[in-house]
Amino acid sequence: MQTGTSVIIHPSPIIQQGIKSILLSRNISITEILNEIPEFVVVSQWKDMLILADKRFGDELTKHARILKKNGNTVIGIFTGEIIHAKDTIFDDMICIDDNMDHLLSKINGYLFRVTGTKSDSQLSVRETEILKMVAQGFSNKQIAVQLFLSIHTVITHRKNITSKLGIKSIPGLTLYAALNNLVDFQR
Amino acid sequence: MQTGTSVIIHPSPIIQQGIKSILLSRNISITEILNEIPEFVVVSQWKDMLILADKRFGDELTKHARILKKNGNTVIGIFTGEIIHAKDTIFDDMICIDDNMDHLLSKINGYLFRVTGTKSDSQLSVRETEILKMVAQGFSNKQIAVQLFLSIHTVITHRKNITSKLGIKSIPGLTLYAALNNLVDFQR
DNA sequence: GATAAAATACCAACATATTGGGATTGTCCG
DNA sequence: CGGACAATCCCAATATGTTGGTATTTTATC
Repeated sequence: MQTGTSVIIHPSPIIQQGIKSILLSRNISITEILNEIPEFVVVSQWKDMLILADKRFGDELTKHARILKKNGNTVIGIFTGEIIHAKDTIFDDMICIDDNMDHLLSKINGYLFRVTGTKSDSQLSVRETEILKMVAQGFSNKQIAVQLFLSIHTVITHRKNITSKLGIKSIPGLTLYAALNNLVDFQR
Repeated sequence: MQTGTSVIIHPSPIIQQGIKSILLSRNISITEILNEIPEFVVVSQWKDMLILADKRFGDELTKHARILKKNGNTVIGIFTGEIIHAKDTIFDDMICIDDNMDHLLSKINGYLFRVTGTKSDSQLSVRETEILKMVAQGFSNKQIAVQLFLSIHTVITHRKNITSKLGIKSIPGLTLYAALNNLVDFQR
């Protein structure tokens, strides 16, 4: 399920939460959310991570450049406000607050491509995802079968595979998983 | 349970998600998330709302100043970057990206103070809320009964009342309702 | 062409949820 | 006092989900 892990370093709680939510929607887990650059001991433990840090920490981060590179991390700088692209060699890439979703996701996918070698996809098949979506929308197995022109047995089989793949047994659990992964509309 | 409703108007998905998450943590539901100021018809329907809008929409918002005031809305401007506090009369208050959580919450609490006197609280009783929470966490009626030292019949009765009060019949629907209303932990 | 995975379908037994009743006890408030 | 409501409990019938099997066909990949 997990395709990558990340660390967010930014003093603003709005940015922290905003980035967190976008990463989770792409199935990237968040290891730490920090307000500042931590000590070397902590930094040196990050491996193959996506590190999103406030651009203003550029200098401080540069001190850890060697270990970050060595451990295969991807470091992305976050701009707020003025778009002055100073050449910080520490950042592999940059995102700006005003970037639209497509732009943000393309940067994130760049990271995923580096870590996984493939596009970020869940372990669920297309059909399974389709059925999970409908489960989270409250449809019964019978209703799903009718709507997808399947036998109810097939739906049940798919659901068995979904629960065993995800390790989530309850319907509420599947629902929250679907909501977290943007399979169902969560707004209102 | 609901203490307030809000609208977020900002082009940046990071800001959108960040503010959303902070509002939900304060039990304020989000009616709409918009990239731009919508048409008058839409704006005129907002009542007793917390409206968080990009400061750059100040001028456009001013056009709707009369109806917004009349309907008892609270309008908060969002600064990104440069802290140039131009005097936009439309904004009742301002928040800045770099504000810490305490600062943000104090602004939000200001709004809550204004509305909670007029708003009616949740239609669910304490016991019903407690049970809804457990349903959304995936507990069966039997498990809930054991944990709360109740008969399973009582749990079923409560659930009947919950579904009839909320008008939500499916477990996934109840789960999403609970997640939206911060009864269950939604992030990870 | 063999192998793996996905998608499809079925059965039986058991577990849980839903629905539509009915009923008692307390508390708060007009 | 009486009404409204919250909280508790019970039953029976039906619907739906879960579990643990087996099995065929198609599609993709090496």
